[in-house]
Amino acid sequence: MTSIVNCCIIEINGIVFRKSRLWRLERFDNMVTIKMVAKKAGVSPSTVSRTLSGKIPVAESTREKVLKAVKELDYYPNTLAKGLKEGKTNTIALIVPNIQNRVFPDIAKGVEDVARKNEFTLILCNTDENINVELEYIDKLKKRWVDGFIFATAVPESNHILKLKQSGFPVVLVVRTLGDKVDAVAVDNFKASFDAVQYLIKTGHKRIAIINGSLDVSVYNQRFEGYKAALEQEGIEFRNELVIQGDNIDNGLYSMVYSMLKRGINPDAIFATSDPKAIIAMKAIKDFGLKVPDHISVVGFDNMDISMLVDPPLTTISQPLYEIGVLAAKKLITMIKNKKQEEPIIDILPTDLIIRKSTK
Amino acid sequence: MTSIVNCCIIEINGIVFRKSRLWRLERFDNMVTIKMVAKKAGVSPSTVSRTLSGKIPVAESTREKVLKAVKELDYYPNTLAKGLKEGKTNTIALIVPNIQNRVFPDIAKGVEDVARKNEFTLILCNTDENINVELEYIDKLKKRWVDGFIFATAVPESNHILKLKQSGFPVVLVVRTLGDKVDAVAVDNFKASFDAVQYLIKTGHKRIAIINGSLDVSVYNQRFEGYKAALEQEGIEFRNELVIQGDNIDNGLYSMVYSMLKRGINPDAIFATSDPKAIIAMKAIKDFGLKVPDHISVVGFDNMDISMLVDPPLTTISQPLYEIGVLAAKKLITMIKNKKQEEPIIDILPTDLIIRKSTK
DNA sequence: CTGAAAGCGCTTACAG
DNA sequence: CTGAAAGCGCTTACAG
Repeated sequence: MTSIVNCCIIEINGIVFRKSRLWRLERFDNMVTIKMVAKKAGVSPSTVSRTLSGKIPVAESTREKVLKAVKELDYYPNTLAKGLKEGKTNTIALIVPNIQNRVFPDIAKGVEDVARKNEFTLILCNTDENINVELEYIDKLKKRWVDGFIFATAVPESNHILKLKQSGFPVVLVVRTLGDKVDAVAVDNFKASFDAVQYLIKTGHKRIAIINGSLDVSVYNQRFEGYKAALEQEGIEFRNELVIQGDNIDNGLYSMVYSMLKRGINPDAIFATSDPKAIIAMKAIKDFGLKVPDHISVVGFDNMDISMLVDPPLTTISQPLYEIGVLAAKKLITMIKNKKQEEPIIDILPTDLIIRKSTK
Repeated sequence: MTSIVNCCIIEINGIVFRKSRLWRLERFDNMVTIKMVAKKAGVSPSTVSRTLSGKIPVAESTREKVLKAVKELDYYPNTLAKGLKEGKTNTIALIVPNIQNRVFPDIAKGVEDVARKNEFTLILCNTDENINVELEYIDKLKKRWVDGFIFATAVPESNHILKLKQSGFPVVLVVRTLGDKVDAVAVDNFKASFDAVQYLIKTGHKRIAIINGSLDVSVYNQRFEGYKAALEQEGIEFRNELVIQGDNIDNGLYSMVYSMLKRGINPDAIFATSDPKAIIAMKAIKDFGLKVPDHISVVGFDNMDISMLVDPPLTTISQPLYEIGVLAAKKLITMIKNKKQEEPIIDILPTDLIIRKSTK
C-alpha cells in the first residue's frame, strides 16, 4: 500500500481518483488513464481497452458507455505503455547524411507521406556525414524500440547496418545499395551517367569534362564509372585532366573550373554530378568569358527546382526522389508488419535526362 | 504463474533465463533486460539500475561486476519502459509546413544539433500546410508523450497551439509569433522588408513592384506591411498595379510578371518576398528583353545558397535560419527541464540585406 | 460478453 | 550499500 503522504487526490468531472504521485512529473499527474475511463463508465479497464481496440466484441450498450466516458474525459491511450506491452511502437527512423542537401527533403517527404497514411511516426536523423553520429543514433533508436530503419547515408564501411539487420531490425536503404544483402531502393547511377555522357557525345562533344564528388560515396563512384564507360564505348579516350573533384557547394570548385579553362584544357562539355556543381561551373564559364552552351555545354544531375530557372536552363538528370521515399517506406512497413525477414529485393527506379538549353 | 506452454527458455552466454512469451513479437524475445544483467552480475535489478544511472552510490566492486555483465550481454535499457516510469521521453517534435521549402531544413538542422547535444530525439512532422494534418500530429504526439513542440507552421487560426500549451506542453514557435502568449523565435519581417524597400528608394528606384505570398501567412503579411510603410515614409504612393500575388514556385508567377511588363506597368524594381520568386521574376524580365539590374532591379528574400550563383547574383535578405533553430531548441529544452511555465519570451533575431548585382 | 490477474522493463521509496 | 516491492499505463490469456 502506498502511504497517504505519497498519494494525491484528483477530481475530474466530479469523479474522484487517487493517484500515487511518488516522483513523477507534475505535468503528467493530470493525465487521463484507462482506469479513470473505466471508473467513469462503470466497467473494467479491460473492457475499455477492448472497446477502443475494436478487435474483441463488446456489448453495444457497454460500448456506448465507454465511448461517452472517453469523450468526456478526453482520453487518449499512452503510446509508451502500449508500445511496452505490444513490443512495437509504429515508429520508423530515416537517417540522412544532410537534410540541407536538396535531395533528402524530397525523399523525406515521400517517406513521411506513406508513414502517416499507415499511422507510423517518422523520426528524422541527420548524421552530418559523420559515422559516429550515425552509430550514436542507431544506438539510441534501438533502445527506443523503433520498428525499422531507412538509411540514406552513404559511407562505404557499413557493418553497423548489416549488424542492425541481423539483430532483427527491418532495414531499407535508399539512394544507395549494399550488395544484395539489404533491401534497397535506388536509381541506376551508372546508366543515368552513361546516358547523359553518351548524349553529349552523340551531339558532337568530344572533350567532356566531369565534375565529380567524393569517390567514397557510392553514387559518385557509379556516376564516374558510367562516364568512363560511355567514353570507352564511343571510342573517346579518358583523360585525367578533364576530371575535377569538387565537394558540392564549395568555393574551391569555382576556381577549379576557372583555372581549368585558364590552363587551356578547353573542354567542349562539362558533366556535373549534381546541379549545384553544374551551376557553379556555368558561372565560372561565363566569368571566364565563354558562353553556355555555345562554347561549352553543361549537364547537371538531380533536376532541382532551381535548375529550370537558371540562365540558360540546365540540362540535367531527374531522379524520382519522392517516389524513392514512398517505395522505401512501403517496403519497410510491409517488412515490419510481416515480422519476418525475406530475401532482400533491390528496386531500381528509372531516371530521365531532361534536355534544356545548357547543351547544344 | 505462467504455464509452461507460454514460456520459453533463453540461454545467453551460458546463463539460462525463463521468459514469458505470450503474445509478444518474436523479435523482442531476444532483447536483453535488466533482469538478465542482474542475474549474470549476481545482483538485483535495482542495483543494475543504480549503477547505470549513476545517481545513487554503488560499491566499486559491485559496479565493476555490473558493467562487465552489461558489456558482455550488450545491454541497453528500454527507453519505453524508462519513459513510462519517469513520465518523460527526451523527445521533441518539430512541425513544419513543408520540408521541401528551403527555409525549413536549415531550421531543422539547428534544432537537431541542439537536440542531439542534449540527448533529445527529434521527431519531424510535415503538415503540407494542412491544418488537419497538423491536428492529427498533435493528437498522435500527445499520446506518445513527446516532451515539447516547436511549430514552424503559419496558419492564422491557432487555438490548437494555445490549447496544447495550456494543457501543460512546452511550446516554442519559430519564424512566426502568436501575440505574446507563446514563446517564439523569429525575425522582424516588417523591418527586413522595410529596409530592403528603403534601400531601393534611396538608390533611386521609384516604381517598386512587390511579389508577395499569401497574406494569410503571417510572414508575408508583415513583409507586405513593411513594403507599404517604406513607400509611405519616403513619400511614394502605393499602387495596387505594382502588387503581384504569387504562390512560391508556381508557373503562374512567371506569366504574371511577364504580363505586367507587357501591359506597360514598367516597374524599375521588384521586391520579391522569397528567392525563388525573385529568380522567376528575373527570368521573366530577361525573356521579355529587359536587363537586370539595368532596367529593373530585383531583390529576393532568404539568401538561399543558390542566390549567389544565379546571373546576376541576387541581392537578398538573409535570415539566420540555423540560429533560429538552435535558439528555439535551447529554449524548449530549458522549458522542459524547468518543468514550469514562465512568462513567454519572444526573441527577434536580426536580418541582413545582402547586396549583390541584381540591384543598381 | 466481462473482470481480475499477470506482465511488458524499468526506477525509486522503503526497509534493512 | 543493497534487495524486495510497488507501480508507470496498457493489453490479452484465463476463467467465468
